[in-house]
Amino acid sequence: MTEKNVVENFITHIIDEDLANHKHNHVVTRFPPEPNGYLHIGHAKSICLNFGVAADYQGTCHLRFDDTNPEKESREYAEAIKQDIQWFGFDWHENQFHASDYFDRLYAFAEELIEKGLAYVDDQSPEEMRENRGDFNRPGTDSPFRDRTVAENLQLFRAMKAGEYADGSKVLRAKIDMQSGNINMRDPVIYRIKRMHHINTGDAWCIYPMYDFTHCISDAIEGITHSLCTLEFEDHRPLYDWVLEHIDIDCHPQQIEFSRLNVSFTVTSKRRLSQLVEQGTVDGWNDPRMSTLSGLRRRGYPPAAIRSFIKSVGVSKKESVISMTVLEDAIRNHLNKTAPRVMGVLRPLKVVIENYPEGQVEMLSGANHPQDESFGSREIPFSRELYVEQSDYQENANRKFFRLTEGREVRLRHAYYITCREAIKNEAGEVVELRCTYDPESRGGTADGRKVKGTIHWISAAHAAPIEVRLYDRLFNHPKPASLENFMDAINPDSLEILPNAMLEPGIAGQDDEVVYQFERNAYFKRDKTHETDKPIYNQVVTMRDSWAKIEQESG
RNA sequence: UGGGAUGUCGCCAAGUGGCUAAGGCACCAGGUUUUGAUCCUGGCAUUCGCAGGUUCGAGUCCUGCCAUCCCAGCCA
Repeated sequence: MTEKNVVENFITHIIDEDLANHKHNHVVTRFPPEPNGYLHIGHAKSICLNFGVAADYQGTCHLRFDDTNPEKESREYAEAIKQDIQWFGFDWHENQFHASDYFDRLYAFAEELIEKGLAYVDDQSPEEMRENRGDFNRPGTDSPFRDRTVAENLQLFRAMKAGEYADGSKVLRAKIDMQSGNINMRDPVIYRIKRMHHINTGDAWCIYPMYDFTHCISDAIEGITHSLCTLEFEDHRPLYDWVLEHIDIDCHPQQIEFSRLNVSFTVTSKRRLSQLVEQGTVDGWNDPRMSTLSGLRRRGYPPAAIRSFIKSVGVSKKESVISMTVLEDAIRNHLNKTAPRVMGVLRPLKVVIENYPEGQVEMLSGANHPQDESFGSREIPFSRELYVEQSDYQENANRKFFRLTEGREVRLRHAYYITCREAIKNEAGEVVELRCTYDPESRGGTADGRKVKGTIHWISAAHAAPIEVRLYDRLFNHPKPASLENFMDAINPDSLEILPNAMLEPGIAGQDDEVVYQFERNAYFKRDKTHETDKPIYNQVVTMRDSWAKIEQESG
């Protein structure tokens, strides 16, 4: 019994019932992106749900591009979407479709509605239509063209298709109910004239079907059993059902709505995301601070960790904002088990071991994972001159500071005990070097009887590999940036910090670019090859939990 | 003075009339530890938006109210 992709929720309950009642004997879902933008963490939920549910029930999940508006769509987006889905860990196999694959059938269904007297060509201008649609408190009024004959409508619609009318001069509308409380039912437009090159059908069409007409029919054509979408389409369900009830098709999928995923301190609307890119606030759609899948990928978030995050937040109809800490917890949880440990110094401070022989180098063994021997171990060079982290020295340290200060002994990870003897300052009064002594009996990090509270990381100066490290913090300093008048006001000016002089122990940089490493006591990092530089660049994936930060804060 | 939906711990979320209202995140208190990491232990809703009602028994059923969200594209 393999583990489920999706935890039980109200949708799986519906599916369970449908299967038990023999309404269906299999499950077919679909993920229907419009190729007009990049996928983001919100889409990840839909992907996990649709593909996950299908997998859990031994069903299939189609990838269907909802490409009914050539004005906004491009092949580049479609390709990027496919790449993101694959990276994310899902496979549509041979089931890749386009709504545009069905343009001929969609057109035929439209004629069928006309023939049944259930659709008509309307010559009103967009302004007139808006006026006659009414509003929440005012019912709509019938179009003066509503009662055209079937023959006339058919002739007009065919002429529309033939390109005899100007863009926007006519539309085809479903004849439903201009009095309906549900505005979607007030004779919705189902076809519009738009002379535009389509990514799939080229210039074959000058009329394109609208979402509400296309989506339900596409679902039915593909034999979708459960059509899962987000809450804002709840009002469209009556129209979804109306279309399928009034055309000759033997499949009627059930539309089920769930709430979309929101993560605190992030933004996911296409409009806002592109504003960040266009204004140069970020490095591009795949900036490691972006909530796009390509951003998360470049940041180093493992797909499996994101999937586990999605799984942990569940599926419901309640609008919610999930705390970013839940996402980070999922990332850490995954990385703690999978990331090899290495030592990297972000802000180097030179240390000289006065009683260590000059010119001597010895190799010390360090385990690659403290809890998992299968990771093996590596040899780390040790010598007289080292680098440690600047923050591991404090001039006036209190008792709770278990690291370097004059006279205090600490353990160098995997190496020796050293005692800080003196701090050397430059003219500006900054500490630039520590003079220490070591205990030759403490090789490997243990010495008889003596306990040392602190263990710090280090790198042999002569062997250190120079790297650039990029530290990331949340892009916004407001939990719900989208709720603000101007979300750009909430931009965190310190979301990126570049550390140009970081050091990494030898043998790591450039060895394997796809591995996420834990720089012990610092954070998780992954190589970023997006930009060529003289030094390898490492992106901080996620920090480790830091209870010291709390202690430090409390003790002032 | 329209239609649709949602309200269970700071954030998610189980619960489908009957033992003491799951679990995760966050938070708090301890323990282990050659990462102040991990791991482990304990704590954390007398109460389920509010008010009535039905019932031997209600978060679960009924009524009313309140709050929040979505809808007036020839976008999806």
